[in-house]
Amino acid sequence: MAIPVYQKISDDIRTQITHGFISANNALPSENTLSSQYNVSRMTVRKALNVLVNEKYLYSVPGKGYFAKKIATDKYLFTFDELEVIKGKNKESRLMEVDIIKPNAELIYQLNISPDKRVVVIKHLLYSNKKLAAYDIKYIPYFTGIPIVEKEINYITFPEIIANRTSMFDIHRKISIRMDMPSNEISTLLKINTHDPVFIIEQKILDQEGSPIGWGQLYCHYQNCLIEGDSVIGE
Amino acid sequence: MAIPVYQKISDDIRTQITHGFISANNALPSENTLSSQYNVSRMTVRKALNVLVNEKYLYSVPGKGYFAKKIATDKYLFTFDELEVIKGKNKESRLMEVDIIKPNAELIYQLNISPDKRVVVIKHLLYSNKKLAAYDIKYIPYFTGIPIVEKEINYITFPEIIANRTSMFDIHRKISIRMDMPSNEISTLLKINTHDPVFIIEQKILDQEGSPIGWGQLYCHYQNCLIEGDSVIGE
DNA sequence: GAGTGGTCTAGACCACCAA
DNA sequence: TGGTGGTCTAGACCACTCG
Repeated sequence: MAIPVYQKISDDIRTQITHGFISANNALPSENTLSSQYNVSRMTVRKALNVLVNEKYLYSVPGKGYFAKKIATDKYLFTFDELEVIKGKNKESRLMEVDIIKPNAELIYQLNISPDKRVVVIKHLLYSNKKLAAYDIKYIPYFTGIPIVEKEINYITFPEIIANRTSMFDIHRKISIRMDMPSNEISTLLKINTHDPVFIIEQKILDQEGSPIGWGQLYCHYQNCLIEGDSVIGE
Repeated sequence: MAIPVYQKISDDIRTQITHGFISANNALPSENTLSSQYNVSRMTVRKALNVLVNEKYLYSVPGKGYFAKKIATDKYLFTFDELEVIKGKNKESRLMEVDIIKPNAELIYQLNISPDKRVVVIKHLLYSNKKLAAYDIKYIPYFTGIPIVEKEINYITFPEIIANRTSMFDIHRKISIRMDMPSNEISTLLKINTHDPVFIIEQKILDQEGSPIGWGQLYCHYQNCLIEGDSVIGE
């Protein structure tokens, strides 16, 4: 047989769930019952059930049994970085400015730092087909002793910039998408009208303890931005 | 011990990966080597490795070994439905109109149907704190014989509407977010200015074969919409 | 106390890969 | 050919749940 036994079993049970024969939060037969039904060892049944647990179709409760999950219909997976949100081909980023500044109230709040701490500002302009498309600004708390290397500031995405400060596995990123009219500064930079709306994609980078280690916004003229995602089976 | 052996092993290996001791695409010691090192059975090692495979830290190649994955830094999970994207509390949707229409060229293309087929149109107005916030329009191919039940048209989210036509597990949804100036129709409906931009959240529902079974847009005044997501460890 | 899932073992056979 | 991961078995002990 090409298809392993445990996969046949998990396919079978998955079908029963998707076709409604096992409804949400109802118990499945026990592992021992299933191993008799399918004439396989208990470990094989466990392997099959484990597949479905990983696929979020089932959850198990020790001492009770396995239950079908009510599926979430509102989960989407988006893949994007600073350059990906811009429409068009031949996208590139150009470093505009790097500076070390005293934080204002907003920065003190967002990065949760003391007012006497300094903050590194990295500004990029993003181009699509040689045309200006977006403006990106990032703030990172400045730690004396950790030099700002050229490698960091030339990168455009946050994980790359922060990579040599902490492990990429240890960070968490929160992202929000909204829309607004540009400030005078933004409209001047992007060479657009003050009543031309801009996409604002805001990112906050948190370390393992949930403390902010980066904050930034991408401003993009409304016609230059498109964001796409796909549904996934949820938690 | 409270912590099972396999979890200690997977924690150990995960730490080695996140701290860079095992770099991307490098092979791990074999299962047999690990079972000697940790003094456990091969099945326990496999359990530990399986955890990390499910967490996307590792992948395995039959006949070769286990390898650390290069992590993706650009994956985000978004949770939202038609009501969730609107800012504010006390959100509700009100059915505005249901109709069966002849499809125009756009609909024929988007739903991939023949021009003589009919299409069900469902229009909703969405309110936040009793104030009009968004306009939602959905198109579903009309199948004679399948009645449009009241249950369907009163729901606001696509999965709910389509639920009794097909299993929710069998559908896939593609979503795109963009921004534009409203048409006259949209600006009139939302009672906004024609030069006030709107968020457009477009959804396409596909069945298992990838054929469209639903298409819709949500139009939301730019100040009423906020979309948030969190990073996830990618594929 | 009987049944449940959670963990762990020791062994077996297979297909695949590389030298 | 020897090592790798992939599958599967039969049995064991545990903690948990529920009547």
